[in-house]
Amino acid sequence: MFTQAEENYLKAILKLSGKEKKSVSTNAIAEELQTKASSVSDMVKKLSEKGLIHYIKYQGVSLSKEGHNLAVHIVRKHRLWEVFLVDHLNFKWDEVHDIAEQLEHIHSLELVNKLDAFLNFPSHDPHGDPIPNAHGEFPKSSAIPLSDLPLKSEACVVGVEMDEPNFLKYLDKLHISIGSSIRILDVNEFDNSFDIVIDGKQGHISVDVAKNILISVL
Amino acid sequence: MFTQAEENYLKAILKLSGKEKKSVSTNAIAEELQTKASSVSDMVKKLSEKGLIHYIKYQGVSLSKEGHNLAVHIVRKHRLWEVFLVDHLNFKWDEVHDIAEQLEHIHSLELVNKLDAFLNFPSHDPHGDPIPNAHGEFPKSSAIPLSDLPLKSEACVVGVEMDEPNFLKYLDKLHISIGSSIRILDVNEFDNSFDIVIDGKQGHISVDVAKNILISVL
DNA sequence: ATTTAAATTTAGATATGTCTAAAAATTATT
DNA sequence: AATAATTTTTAGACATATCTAAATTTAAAT
Repeated sequence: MFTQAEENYLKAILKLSGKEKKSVSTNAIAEELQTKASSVSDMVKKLSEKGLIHYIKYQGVSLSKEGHNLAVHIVRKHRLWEVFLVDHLNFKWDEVHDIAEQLEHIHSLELVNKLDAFLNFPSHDPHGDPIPNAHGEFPKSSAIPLSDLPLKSEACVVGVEMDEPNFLKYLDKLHISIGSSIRILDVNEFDNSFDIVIDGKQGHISVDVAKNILISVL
Repeated sequence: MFTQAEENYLKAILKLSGKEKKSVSTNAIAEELQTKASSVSDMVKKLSEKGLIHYIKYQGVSLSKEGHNLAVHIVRKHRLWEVFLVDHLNFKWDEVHDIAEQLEHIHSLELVNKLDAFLNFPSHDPHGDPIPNAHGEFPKSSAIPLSDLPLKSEACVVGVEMDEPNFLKYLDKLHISIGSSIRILDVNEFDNSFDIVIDGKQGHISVDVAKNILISVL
């Protein structure tokens, strides 16, 4: 069994190493977990001794097979709980992150799988993030950032890249939610901002917002 | 915010002090939490400094108002989660204790209250234990141990005093569950065992079992 | 290729929660 | 009431996870 701290490190390393599974620096982990590089240095040594990560001093870390599986399992739990909180307990999508951060550390394989079944094996969480199945496989997706959508093309909002409550609440205010139809009318050279149409209504957003909205071209 | 260890101590003290709110000894807490008296001694000092318990050296401890409220809240969470696990995730009543022990430490008042609403404000958990409401009030009950039921009186099983999986599975085997109708045919002087009728079928149980079954006289 | 700057690791400290062994206080026994 | 037995507390140690400050290694810049 692993501690919450260990699990949080694994999750952070998974997130930072990305699809390319690139090696992750001590500083990057420290930044992600809002802690000090020295603390990270201590912890990666422990995780390495436990065989959860590969670690060469001064060279950064990467997840081992076992560490990767564990990290994916924690992500699975986090996202399943988010579905439960939004779909069954009527939380809003900007309210669930902190609670799911706690729930993801509950240890019971049976619980996760029964929860998954109860929720009808959802493929995505309330923010559109893919939920790995019991075998750790992610549903594949063709999502791209809204900022990469060609002008005039019709697309559908399928997720967000960020789950900060302030960002999510801002999207609510703009009436942008998962499932919204979206189109880019124009890109303004001056500040790279976008004139858009959401569900038929016109709007305006910054690049930073556009980069964090994931869409699927129709 | 309190640590899981602190919360577990408060819960143990609540359980041991009983309705009469009697003072609890260091040794009793150590026994309940399967730890050493010296560890308890250390911890009660901390809980006392935080104002959660009243503590006079060598005299045992009792919960303060705040400590009592917190302990009741943890019991509330534990029992609500048990209802969720049994009623919605199809766990059996002997499987939920350890998972609820983890879930009870999730911190979010909103979560507890939304869960309560989702479950339709249940008054009792799957073992028949009363669930305090959002104000910390327990539903009152007239439950007594089966061992105190007068001969021949018709009664209804409303709960159990113990949630060890082995005990619960034994009750399953005897076809004794919450809601079963029950009657004592005879008490055997030799070993104080009971001849009983459960839902019309005859059976035989030891005193220890009878003491741990709670019934309500019809 | 040195020097400078940045990133990383180590050394030593702190807080939590636990333990063993020994000391102190309380309770029970004769 | 004095002694024995039990309970409880203290002292000192250990493991986890964190921190600051200093030392070391790597990367960047002149």
